Amino acid sequence: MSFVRVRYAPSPTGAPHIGNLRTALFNWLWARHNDGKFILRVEDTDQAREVDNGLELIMESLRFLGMNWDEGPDIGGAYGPYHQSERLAIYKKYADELIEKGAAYYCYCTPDELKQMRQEQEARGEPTRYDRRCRWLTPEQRAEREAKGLPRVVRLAVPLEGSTTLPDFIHGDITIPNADVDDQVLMKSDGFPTYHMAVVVDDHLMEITHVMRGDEWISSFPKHILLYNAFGWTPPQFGHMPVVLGPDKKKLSKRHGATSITQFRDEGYLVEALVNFMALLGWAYDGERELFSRDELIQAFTLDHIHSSPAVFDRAKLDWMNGYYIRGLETGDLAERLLPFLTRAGIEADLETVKKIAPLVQERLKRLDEIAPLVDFIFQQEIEYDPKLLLGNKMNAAESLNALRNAGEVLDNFPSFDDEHALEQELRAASEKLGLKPAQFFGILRVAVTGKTVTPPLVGTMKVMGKGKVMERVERALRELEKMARAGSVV
RNA sequence: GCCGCGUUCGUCUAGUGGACCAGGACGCAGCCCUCUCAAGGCUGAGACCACGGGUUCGAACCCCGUACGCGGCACCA
Repeated sequence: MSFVRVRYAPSPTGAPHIGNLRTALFNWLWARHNDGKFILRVEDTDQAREVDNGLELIMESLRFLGMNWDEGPDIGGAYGPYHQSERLAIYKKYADELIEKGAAYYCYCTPDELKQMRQEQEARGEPTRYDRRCRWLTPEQRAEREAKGLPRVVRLAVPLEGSTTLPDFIHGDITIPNADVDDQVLMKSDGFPTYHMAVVVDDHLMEITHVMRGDEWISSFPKHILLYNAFGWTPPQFGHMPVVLGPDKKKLSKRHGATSITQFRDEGYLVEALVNFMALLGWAYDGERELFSRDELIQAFTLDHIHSSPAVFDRAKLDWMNGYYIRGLETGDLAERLLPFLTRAGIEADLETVKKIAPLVQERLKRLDEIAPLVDFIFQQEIEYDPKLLLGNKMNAAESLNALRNAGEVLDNFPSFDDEHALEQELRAASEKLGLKPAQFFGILRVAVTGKTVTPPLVGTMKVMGKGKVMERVERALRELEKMARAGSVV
């Protein structure tokens, strides 16, 4: 089996979103599946669009998702440097080679001229393309321009006839007439390469075997293949992956809310879920199985199951999957992951307590950030609630009061709440004796103790809270009910 | 405008000429379980495979056209 070298080559223009990282993930999975290398390369050839901490944001995202790279700008490697901005001399050398071969030429057209040319083409309803006026310059004309020291760019001399077929393992072969391909700028006048020049040179020099990138590149794909041809190089295998769409079927963007992976992390999504979910965005195993651990993904991932059609990002399914992974966590692990979310919500919780709470909430959470509203009452000194909630289902104040008194007595008879099981038995017995449904009886006690109608299992929760705090709250609820009962009897 | 890519339940998808009156998952509805909420179990609704023509004994799968969606058309990546 031949060695696999793949790369993720972002430009540092901001935090990568799910779409970008999905592309990175597929490359990473393919590298790991084949025991190959995953390379991080920075495409920083456009100084204008660059963001200060762009690279840092990218590396943070990759690290969070557990996609480690074998070569990259921070760790180096045998094929460096990994910043394109540090490879300028290399691109220059290869551009010169192309010029010598006659596969590229210097163009002296100014941006204004080009703009005007395009406007005229548009007015005539023609496709907008460079008209190649500099391609046909005589040696004398060329020398004249050089003597003037005019700024120049290097353009690819695209064959005038014939066609180019683009091998793509996702879409299948695509064939394009060369007449439709523009004489692409390879080197800008500032000495920087364009993306097209840089990717081809770097992918070749770095011995990249497979290029998986976004669909938006397919229209410039011919230029890349033509470049490989011009150099006489064998191109790597290409696969253009479909874009990821938002719920409105538009390309995923800031408008769709959390787009950077770190935002998902802050909302309480687990890496495990995120990785699994992203893998399914444009890839499927067999249509049946969709839950995969990282190792299982590496094992199962193959190129032939990547799709060619775009996928809509479905938040509901991510939530479900996240819940699935939360349920699968060790409770100690869950507690540790939960703690920061409690702290951030202003709740002073300690790990020990959270460890006791974890099993109670584990199967109720879809996201870690749901923890605070679920258990805040445990940590609060005073709880606020509408006393009317203390009324049991289909019960009046007097009946509810009586039920809670009974519950209070049962509770008070226990020196501590450590024996959860016994506590529950006694409470049930009391409920039955009163002829109440457990739902009614526990419902009243629930509101008394927690101030909420929806909580984790009550008895287990009371055990965590401890007798003192529970009894205080029961006392207070009793007073509320007494008040209501008196008012009721007067009326 | 030109060039290209795409089109199977609301969503993600299985499917590569007969095993498909199209299977799974999320979501949705109902039931069971149940101290609330979840989780879990079961059941159900939901796709004339974008549309129209071919090819074939036979098409979701092959060919052609149309519609719609998306992408590109930069000295951006």
